[in-house]
Amino acid sequence: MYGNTIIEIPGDTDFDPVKTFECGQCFRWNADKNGVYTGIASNRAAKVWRENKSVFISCAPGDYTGFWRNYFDLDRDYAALRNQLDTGDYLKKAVEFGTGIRILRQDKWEALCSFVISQCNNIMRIKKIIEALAKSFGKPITFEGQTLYCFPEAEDIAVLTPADLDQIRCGYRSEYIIEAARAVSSGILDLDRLSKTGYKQALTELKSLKGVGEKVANCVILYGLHIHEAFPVDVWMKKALSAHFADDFRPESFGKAAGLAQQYIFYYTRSGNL
DNA sequence: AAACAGGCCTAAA
DNA sequence: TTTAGGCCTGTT
Repeated sequence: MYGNTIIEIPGDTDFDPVKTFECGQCFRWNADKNGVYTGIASNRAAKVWRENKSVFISCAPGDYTGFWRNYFDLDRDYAALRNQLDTGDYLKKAVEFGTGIRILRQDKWEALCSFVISQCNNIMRIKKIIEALAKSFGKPITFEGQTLYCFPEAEDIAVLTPADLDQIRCGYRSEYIIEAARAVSSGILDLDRLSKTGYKQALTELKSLKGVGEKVANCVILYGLHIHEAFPVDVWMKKALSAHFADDFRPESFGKAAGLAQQYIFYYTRSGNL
């Protein structure tokens, strides 16, 4: 089946593809020399780009309303969320800088696996490892003339041994990946259920996995379970928080805008604005 | 060459 | 409850 449809999302400053893909929340969107992003999620591929004031999405017929609209979180009112964050000069600047970021509604297992891989790694290597994982164990699909590889299912990883993962060069994370895959595929860890049990419960259960600590768990909760109270704190966030927030700052004070606030602050800091 | 990269685990106070 | 060292690997 070929002949993709192109969807135009007009005049929406709340969706900036570059910021959304480059703010560190995802690893499988890559731009070509024209700034057109190709990505793959939940066994579907798409191209996304900005042209004048619009964002365009090229995808299989039906996939926009059936999938990408939700993936890009297009039904959430980001302006309303930002209104909860106009406190303090620093945060205002970060918010202004990051406006256009959308928190992607990523696949739960993919988020878990990806952020286990992310620990103590730089983004380039994270991407390389994930691509190798997909190429080695994921299903190939053809999209607009190129072959892309789906993220492997938990079931496909659960049957492997650490030695099988040597080829993807993920180092000591291999046993973490396999344990997580087994927990998910066996049903011991039910990510769909966790997305409904609330932040605290999700945090506790995710952290029970070997190789999943506070930071990785919060990434999984935000990007995979779509619970916006999550507030991942990595080394960059620690720097930003200690430089610009009171010692007794608590992310809960941001409520359901906490996850987005974190993303604005992280992106602002990583872009050289500590 | 040595240090570091979007942490986490374990052991030890 | 907090802290130090070690961990795979690739890059600078």
